[in-house]
Amino acid sequence: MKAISKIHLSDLVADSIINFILENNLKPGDCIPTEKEISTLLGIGKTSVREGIAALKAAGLLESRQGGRVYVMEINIESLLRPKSSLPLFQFIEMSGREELDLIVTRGTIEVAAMKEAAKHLTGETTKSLRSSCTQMAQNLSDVNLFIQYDKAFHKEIMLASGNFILPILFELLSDLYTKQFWEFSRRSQAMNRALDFHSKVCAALERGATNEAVEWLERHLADMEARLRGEHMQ
Amino acid sequence: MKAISKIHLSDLVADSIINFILENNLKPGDCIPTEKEISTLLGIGKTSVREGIAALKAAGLLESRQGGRVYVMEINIESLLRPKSSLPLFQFIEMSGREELDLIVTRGTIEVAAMKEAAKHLTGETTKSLRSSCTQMAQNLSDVNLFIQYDKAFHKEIMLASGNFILPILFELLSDLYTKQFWEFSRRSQAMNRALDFHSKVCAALERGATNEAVEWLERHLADMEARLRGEHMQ
DNA sequence: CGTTATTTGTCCGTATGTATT
DNA sequence: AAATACATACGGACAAATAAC
Repeated sequence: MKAISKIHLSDLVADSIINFILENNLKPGDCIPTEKEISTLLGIGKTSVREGIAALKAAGLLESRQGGRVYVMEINIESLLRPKSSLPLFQFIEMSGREELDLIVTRGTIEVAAMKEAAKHLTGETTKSLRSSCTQMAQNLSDVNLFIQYDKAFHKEIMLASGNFILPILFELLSDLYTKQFWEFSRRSQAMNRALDFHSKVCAALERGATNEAVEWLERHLADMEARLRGEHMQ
Repeated sequence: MKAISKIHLSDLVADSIINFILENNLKPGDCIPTEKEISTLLGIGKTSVREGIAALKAAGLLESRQGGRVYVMEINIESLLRPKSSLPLFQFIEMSGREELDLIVTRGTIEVAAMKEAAKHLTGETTKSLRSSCTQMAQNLSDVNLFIQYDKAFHKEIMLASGNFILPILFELLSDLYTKQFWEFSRRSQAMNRALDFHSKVCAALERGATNEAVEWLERHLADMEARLRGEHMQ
């Protein structure tokens, strides 16, 4: 008989502040009452107030400047979706074979859609940027970390070139998982060389203006990783 | 001349705890040292320790019980992607016409991919569950909140039926935005009736075993919303 | 089963530094 | 230049819940 989850004062503070902002129609740039005011108003200690404010700062709704006040920030889709922690928690994750497959399949779906959209309004700068990342990958075949970094830049560029503002956000959300996955993938024989080859094909196609072909090579790149994962998974 | 970002003691605490867990190979369920032990061990005050722990609790790596200890929790992909605060922040969001379009386009990409996958291994239970949601929608045309709730259940069911464990997570991530968007969309003339019609068509097709047709109707449903948004956007 | 010790949760006072007003 | 307000940090006191005996 204790289904009631303990209510923390800091949560009440966070709710109160949200309600205060809504009721008083505060806009981004406005500031909320001082710590002491909130503390006396709600009749609780300043520690709890600070913790409640900290939660809202972590969520992106508030921002405080030392010596200044606590200001209301604009909440946009990116700040809503993006995890603020930046803690390296992905190292605690262990993906099953099935999860690895689902991840690469989902990645393929999203990324191919982005590439098709990007192909419709491709600029020379995007092509150049992609080629640059590709060159860097070729020069860093011996440094897996750097290789992955430029690989990530390559794929991020495609997501940005789609013109859809949500796709890069999803890519960033999943990118730590991609990195972890590719890191393990890179141990396989010739995995990096194969990846590099596909990237080069995409670049070459774009430079010839053959956008459809570029989409195909990207599809093959991700399908290739999927197939190799599936092969191991089946064994 | 102050590019150096200030180092917070609480960040050091968080890093130290992460390292402690990795070095001592702590597993979910194990507990970390007490506040006092960490405090004396690192030679810093209790406040900083508590803040560092609070950050890791917010991220989902730790959990604490009053009177008990601070325990290590399991980090899986879902908790990594969705540590999010559970605060109702979406009510602060105002989407531009362009953002609404990008959102529905992205949703279409993901959801149609899920539907195609789901169609490959569809069960009678899924079909029944979808029909049930559809019936509930029809009975709640006058209650927008309930209508949206069952609409969400319908689409969630499709994501789950895909068998891909990542797609429902992405759907949940974006679902507050979908809800907000559909809420505004519901004001349009006949918007809810149109949506209901498409859902019925999907169900009917599935009940006839015509999975390809079901995929088509889902595509048309999302494309219809996109087209109507695009129409307003152009005006 | 009850008592006690331990640990976290909450509250509060204090102090120093920093940036704004 | 001074006052204000927040950031950071320390630590004591008590309450509440758990764990150990």
